[in-house]
Amino acid sequence: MTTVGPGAQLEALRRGAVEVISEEELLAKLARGRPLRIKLGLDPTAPDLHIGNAIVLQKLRQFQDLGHEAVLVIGDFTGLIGDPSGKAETRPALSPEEVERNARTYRDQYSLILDPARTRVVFNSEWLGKMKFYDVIKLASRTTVHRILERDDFARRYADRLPIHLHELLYPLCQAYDSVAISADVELGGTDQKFNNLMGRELQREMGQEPQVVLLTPLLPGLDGVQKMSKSLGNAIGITDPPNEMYGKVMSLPDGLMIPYFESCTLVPLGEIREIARGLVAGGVHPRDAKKRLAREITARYHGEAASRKAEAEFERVFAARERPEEIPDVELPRDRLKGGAIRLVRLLVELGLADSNSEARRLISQGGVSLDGARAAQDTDIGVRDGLLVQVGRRRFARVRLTE
RNA sequence: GGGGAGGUACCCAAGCGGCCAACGGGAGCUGACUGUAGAUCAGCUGGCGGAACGCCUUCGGAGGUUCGAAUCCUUCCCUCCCCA
Repeated sequence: MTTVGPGAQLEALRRGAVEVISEEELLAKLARGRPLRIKLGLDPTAPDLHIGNAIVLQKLRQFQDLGHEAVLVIGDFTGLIGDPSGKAETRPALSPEEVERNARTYRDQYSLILDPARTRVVFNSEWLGKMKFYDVIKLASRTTVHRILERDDFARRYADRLPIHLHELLYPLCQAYDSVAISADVELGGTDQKFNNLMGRELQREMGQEPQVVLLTPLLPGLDGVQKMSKSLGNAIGITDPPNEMYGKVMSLPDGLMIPYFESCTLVPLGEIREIARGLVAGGVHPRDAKKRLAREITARYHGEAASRKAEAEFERVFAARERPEEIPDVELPRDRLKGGAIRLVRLLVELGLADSNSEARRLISQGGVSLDGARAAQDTDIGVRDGLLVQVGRRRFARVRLTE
């Protein structure tokens, strides 16, 4: 156990937290001096972490470093009935092999941030899957429809007369029961999890356990600046994204997101961030430079200083100076696709995977988006292909043709 | 159980017998410009096609009426509202 006193622990833990319910309770738990069990519920469909997920994981890591125990609850059972975002569908149950395989994936992914030695991974099908219908009814009797409908998501859909399936109402209860099942002392989550996590508190109290403390971390807006970061919305920066991509994605952020990103995704001291913010407002700091710093910081955090510098140089070359990237992927093209050493440009683009269909390839050409060896292609004609031909689509998609037999 | 309103392309949403591959917005793509993949402006955004107002496949599913349907009819599936 750590030597850090409860007061200091609390101080450290609440930094970056949007809300702690409640600090007094957390302090009391910490003061007992035994390791606490920290719960984090995870969606089984997103084993691919992005830097938004990372925020709450960093918080969990912090708990671990203070000597506490992390329990990742994979919602494989709740995942079966779809999560109540409105559009989710029910999914077929995972086989034991799939569960095992996923468990490994989770461990691999999460150990990028967490301390594997202090992390336990459990699946909620373990207990939810064993419940009899009678148990479900008893569980459901612990709350009321009105209570559940308070959840803003349900409330909104109810008001808008959008469908709400009965089983969706059970969803928060299932998650709440997870807390009971593992006797959580603290549950972490994004602010969107507030309702569910509070439900956990209530259910624990109802079932004779000491209520968990709920600690909420901010939700990171995605690249679009509107919706929260999510892989399925395609607005995410994955923590395993290659350096160049990571750097570039950060550079494409709306300017207004720079400060929130600095705060949530970097280790830059708060004072310094405030200075940058002031500079941006006053005009002393160029937004481009602030964003470059941000891109550098984030890339360095996941790939190291060297890779970050390199990504920056590459970015400048390709986008600022409009030069070719340092590394251009080779794409194989079987020689038999050529006729007399030539091929229709449209077909070439499709063959190389630079266009999804012939129509799209034609569009790209007519819009002036295609270059061969640096020269813009004006129209779709037969072009002679030699090994090493450089094909470019748009500003950032390059391919080097490798002829194969 | 009774009555009413709906299901349109990645999302939202027009269309309600031919001019519809289907208005508009969002998202995406390309170009210009630039501070970057940001902002702004412009064009494009089903597929096939050696440049077409040519052909093929789309408007919940399956049939039908018609020279011709996303638009009309039948039936099935799904959602919402009101009443019971």
